[in-house]
Amino acid sequence: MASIEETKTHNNNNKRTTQGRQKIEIKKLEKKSNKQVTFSKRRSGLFKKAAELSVLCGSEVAVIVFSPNGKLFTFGNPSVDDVVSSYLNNGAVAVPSSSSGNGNSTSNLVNAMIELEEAEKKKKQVVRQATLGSILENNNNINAWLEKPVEEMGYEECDHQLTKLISLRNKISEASSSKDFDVPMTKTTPFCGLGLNF
Amino acid sequence: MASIEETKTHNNNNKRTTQGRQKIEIKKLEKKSNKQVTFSKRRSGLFKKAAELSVLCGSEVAVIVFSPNGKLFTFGNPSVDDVVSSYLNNGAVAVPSSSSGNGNSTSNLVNAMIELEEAEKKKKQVVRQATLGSILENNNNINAWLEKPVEEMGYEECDHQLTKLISLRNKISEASSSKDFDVPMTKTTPFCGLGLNF
DNA sequence: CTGTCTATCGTTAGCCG
DNA sequence: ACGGCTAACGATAGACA
Repeated sequence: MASIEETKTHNNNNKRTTQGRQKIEIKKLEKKSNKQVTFSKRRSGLFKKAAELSVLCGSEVAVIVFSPNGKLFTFGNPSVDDVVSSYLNNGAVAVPSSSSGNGNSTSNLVNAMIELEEAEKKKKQVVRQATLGSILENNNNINAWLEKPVEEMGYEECDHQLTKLISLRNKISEASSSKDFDVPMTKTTPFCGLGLNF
Repeated sequence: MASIEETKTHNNNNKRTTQGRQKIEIKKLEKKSNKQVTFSKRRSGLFKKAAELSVLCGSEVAVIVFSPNGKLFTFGNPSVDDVVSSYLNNGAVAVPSSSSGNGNSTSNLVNAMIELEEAEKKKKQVVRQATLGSILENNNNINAWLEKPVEEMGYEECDHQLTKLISLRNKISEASSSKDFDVPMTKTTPFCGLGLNF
């Protein structure tokens, strides 16, 4: 440590001190080291922005990022799984509920609009369900979990496996609520290690 | 830059100068109108940041946001469902694969570390699976989809339903790939309507 | 990889139309 | 609600440790 008075960066001879932030083009970074550093910084920035949004507006936010090396990073408020669950359930229509009054009391136009709206919801629901089914089907963990393809199960074994799953879920729910993958938002600890304190 | 007053907005007699951006505290906004505007602006900013990150670093990114009014907004590259699927499958251990060489060639310490690593992976996997199971179980759409509780199905009906699900999934996959919920990233169209062009 | 520093760039709070 | 504006604020590229 030499003279601390020099608030400027070490201007050894006469050369450039930090030229500050430079404008960059938004295109794939080629230099690997640079890409890694940029990823780290911008991921932090993104998570901070997400945290601020969720706090300011009291809205649920989840961010899922895979690094260039394939490592998983997440941010979620209240938790990634909660938000993802809400996302997967979005557009849900609990019961057909096609009852209710006939179309007399309202105009055909209004009814048409309502039907259109519900059709779109239904479409969303179907796509969501298909996605969920795809996830389920493509996840060979489920097969391992069930220890046997569903096709080979009769009623009793199916029932047995389901009971096992439910009890497993209940057992795990505590561990799950300990948020191994998400940093919980508290008022007493730094938020996500990003220097945000609430 | 000498004449300050000239570059400003009309401010001579009337005090008209917008005081520009003010510092705000990151806490829940109370004013409802203000909250809505802030949500809109910051959501756009967040999505733009996410897009930039995914382009610069070539990494998969998904952002899921629910507005204060409960409306769903998403951003995803390549798509929200792809990233969510990867997220749900993360930590997967396809096969026990406990074969390969015996533990002789490596030290006990290394073996212990490997075992620890695999145990942690396994834990992650179990939590993920439990989460997925919870989603599945809590989603009454699945029940409606299956038209009958799994417990009441024998092998044949189970098989029939599964076949139905698979064919439905295949049918829907095209519609799903049309990205009804995500704005696709192309080089010819404005990105997410955020003024980003690649 | 994580943090620090600085000059500069990009975002946005508050207002208005 | 939506878009435009401006100045202040916050994020960050590049270099270094």
